[in-house]
Order: sequence, then C-alpha cells, then structure tokens
Amino acid sequence: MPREHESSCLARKLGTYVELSSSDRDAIARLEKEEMHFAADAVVRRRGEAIRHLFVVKSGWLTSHTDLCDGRRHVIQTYHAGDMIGLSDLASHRCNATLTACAESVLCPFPKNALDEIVTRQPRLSALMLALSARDQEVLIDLLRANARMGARERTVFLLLMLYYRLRLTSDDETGCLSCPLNQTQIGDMIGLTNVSVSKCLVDLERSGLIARDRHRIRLLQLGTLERMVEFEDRFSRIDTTWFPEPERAAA
Amino acid sequence: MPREHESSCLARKLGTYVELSSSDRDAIARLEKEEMHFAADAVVRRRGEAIRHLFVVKSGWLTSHTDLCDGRRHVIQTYHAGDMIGLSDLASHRCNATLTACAESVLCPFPKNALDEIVTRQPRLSALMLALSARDQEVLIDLLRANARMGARERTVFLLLMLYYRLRLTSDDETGCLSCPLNQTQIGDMIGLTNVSVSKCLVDLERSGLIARDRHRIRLLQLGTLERMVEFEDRFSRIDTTWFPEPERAAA
DNA sequence: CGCATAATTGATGGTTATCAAGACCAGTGG
DNA sequence: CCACTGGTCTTGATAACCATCAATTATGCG
Repeated sequence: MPREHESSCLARKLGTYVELSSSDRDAIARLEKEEMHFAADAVVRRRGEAIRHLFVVKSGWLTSHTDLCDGRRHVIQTYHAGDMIGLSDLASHRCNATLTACAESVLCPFPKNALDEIVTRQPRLSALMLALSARDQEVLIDLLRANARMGARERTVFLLLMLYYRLRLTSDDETGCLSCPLNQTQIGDMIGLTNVSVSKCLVDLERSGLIARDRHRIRLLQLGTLERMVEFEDRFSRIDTTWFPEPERAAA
Repeated sequence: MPREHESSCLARKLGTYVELSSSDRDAIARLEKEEMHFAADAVVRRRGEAIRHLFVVKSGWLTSHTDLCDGRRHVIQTYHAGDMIGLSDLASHRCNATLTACAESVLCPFPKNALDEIVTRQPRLSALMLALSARDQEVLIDLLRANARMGARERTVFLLLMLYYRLRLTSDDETGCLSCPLNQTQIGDMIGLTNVSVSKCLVDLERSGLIARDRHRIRLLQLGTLERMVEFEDRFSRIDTTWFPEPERAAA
C-alpha cells in the first residue's frame, strides 16, 4: 500500500476515500493500460457518437458541453487528474455531450464493459463507483440550485468555490488559490451567463475585496464569506463509505 | 418470471430494463419488507437529518427540495411508484434535501447498508443501480441546460415533457395526458420561475394550442412540436444494459 | 511589432421578478 | 341554497436584472 508513490492517479484519488485492496488496485490498473494524448482544444468525442469507452483522466483539464439550436452553449462539467469520465453516460448508447480538452491532457480509455468485471468481482469498487456517481449528482443539484435561484454574482461565486474545492483534491492548496484555464465565455456557459456578465461580476468581486486575480489565477480572499454567500458545501473532500462492504481479508 | 402480476413495483420497473433472476427478485423483495404510510403534505425527512435509510416508492407522489436563506425554494426532483429515493444521497452522511409527500404515499424504507449485500452478491443489480444513477444524472443535466439556457416558456415545456415521460413508465398513457398534483409555485420552484410566470406561460401555451388543461390534468397536444422546441430527449423508457454482466445461469 | 483573442465598459432593451388586486374553486357551516 | 373562507390561479403595472450590442483596452503569441 505505497500510497505516496502511487503510479495511478485514479488509485490515488480513490485511495483518499477508502483503503484499496491489492486486487482493487489491480482492477484499477487494468483500466489504465492504454493512454491517449490530446492537445489543447482537441475534441475527444462528440455528442451523438456511439460510446466506445470511458476514460480515466491522467492529467489535464477537460470540459463537456452541449450546443443548443440557437447557438448558445451549455458547459456541463470539468474534469481533472484522477477523475473518471463517462459515469453519467452509462445509461446511454450515445454520448450526451461533447468532450473537449481545454489544456493538454492524457486520458486512459477503457471499454464500457470493463465495468462488468468490476461489478462482478470488486464489490468495494462497485460501491465506490455508486458513491461517486451519487456525489456527481449532488454537485449537479447544487449547480441547479445556483442556476435556478441565484443572481449572477452569487452564481459566479458558487462556480469559483466549486472549482476550488474540486481542484484542491489534487493540488493541495490551502490558500484559496485557483488556476483556471477557462475563459469567461466558458465560465458563463457553466452558470447560464454571458461572458459580459461574468466579466462584470468578477470585476465587482475584485473591487469588493472578495477575490484577487492575476491572469488565469484567481485567489479567493475570504473563503468563509464567499461560502456563506451561496450556502456552499464541499462535496469533494469526503464521502460516506460506512455502508461499503468489508475489504477482503485475503490476498497480498 | 410472471412479470404481469408482479407484486413489487420496483421489480416491475426494473424489469422493464433487464431480465431479473429469481435471486435478483429475492434481493429486491428484501428491500421492500417494511412499509410506511404518509399523508399528503407529510414530511418524510428533513434536510440535515442523518440518513437512516433509502426508500422504494410503492405508491404516491413525492418531491425533494431545499430552502434558500432568502426564503426561496428549490424543488429538485419528483418521485413516483417504482422509483428508488436516496441514490443521490449515497455519498453523504446527512440528507441534502427535504422529502415531502405531495399526495398520499406508501414507501418501503431499507437501510443504506442493505446495498452492501447487493453490491457483493448481485452484480446485475449493481450494474442496474449504477445505470439508474447515471440516468438520474442525465436528467439533472437536461434540467440544468433548461435552467441555464432557456426562457420561461421553454423551461415550462421542458418540465411538462419530463414529467410526462417519467410518469408514462407506470401510467401507460399514449395520448399526452399528464396528471400533476404540483401547484404552480412548486412547478416554478423546479425550473427557477415564480408562480406568476408559470401561470403566464401555461396560459400562453394553452392559447397557442400546444396544451390543454382541466384542473390538475394537462394534455400535451403536439408532442413533436413541444419536443423540438426544447430538444427534448426521453431518458426514461430505455437504458443501455449491453455492458451488464451475464445473468446467472443457475437458480430457479 | 502586429495580429488575434480575451476582457472590460457603457448604453439600451427584453425578460422575468415583484407587487397588488381580482377571479375562481372546493369545502364548510349557517 | 347561499355566504364565507383559504387556497390557487390569473392579470396588469412597475422595476430589477441580465442579455445584447458596440466600442475600447488588455493580453498573449508569432
């Protein structure tokens, strides 16, 4: 269990939630056999394509989005090192969203039916995937609440907090500092605003002393205040694993 | 496999997606041993409470919602016969939303760690639950898109379509008829509108000949037109089960 | 330096919230 | 049968908020 010099970033991320057995680790390693490299702005897969595989993110930044018929865009989610892409597509035959690399990225593709093996042989991993899928739902619900019931300023704050806590899992930052390659149009497309409104909100937040900016880095100066502003809850640093099956005793 | 005179409505609903083995059926039956009855407007559980169990809905109509600090409300989801409540809370120790019966309802509670057994012994059910969780995500994503990028009229149409297809699973209606106990305030709380706007949109849709209303019944007169209006996709009638593990051969 | 992309700023208009008043409806009790 | 009541729905007037448009400035890159 050499968690520090872990080769797989998926195992590292999952390992923050539960103790992984060596057979769990083997199963995870099998998901990461292959590697695909993508340049910034490369499209990994398009909405409507048949789903060939799921991905583990080894490094990089990706987003998934759909385009509306009137030309506007809805950015659904961002993905980062250690994330699994495609849990939300498990029920579909076709991709529901276009997946794009916003920065140079490395992905490990694995076929959908590799999950078959996990579901039959690795009960703890199955439980973990269910829990992660539930966590993703919680995040979507929070976003939905922000979109449906908050003004532009609060929605912007909400997104910054979400990105911050999401990235903190791998970045280990404690200072409220956040590095975000998304431009303001993309940010707006995540929270139902135009690039113009996002700009105005960010300028305003900066003038209010709540955030500071330098290029693509944003620093959240008063985390507590910001969190109270939008009733934010961190969904990322912990999940409930108490209901998981016992780890297997055997196997070294 | 007497699917017609099925005693469990969960088994009936799940059975529309996959063939269930008798041991799957036993496992499902174990989830439905207990029954709790709730009157209309009864609160089943409140946001912030410890999660004692998940529920299978035997009959009725329920909603989950959160209240914002400014008094506004966000209605997240509706639940109906055969639905499983709590998949989105699996990652949390505490309830993220208040669950209310909008109509007289019967629920079967089962403890969170009953999933332990499913995950270790029933690979096909585990796969199915993962797929259902993914489906719930898709629905949330669709809702998010509607909230973030559509106007009031389109959002209203979207919600009606979603409710229609969701209910059609159990109601077998083909005529576009939809019976909805939610008042316009609750409808608005699902799509980020006020009761006033909902009223205006419904009146407008009715005048345009797209829907007809009679008390709590709404009839969608031009399903195709309405669907095209919001690029609607039915997430309920089918899910991808091709990646599921083979059903066990043994056991009668 | 020069170009393309991104961010900022201000003016204007559309959409929806808000507020308030009235209509409708079902149930209750006189 | 009718008046009363509480809830829901409808309608119109006003205001807040954000989108849209357009012009300018800043930033990044060859």
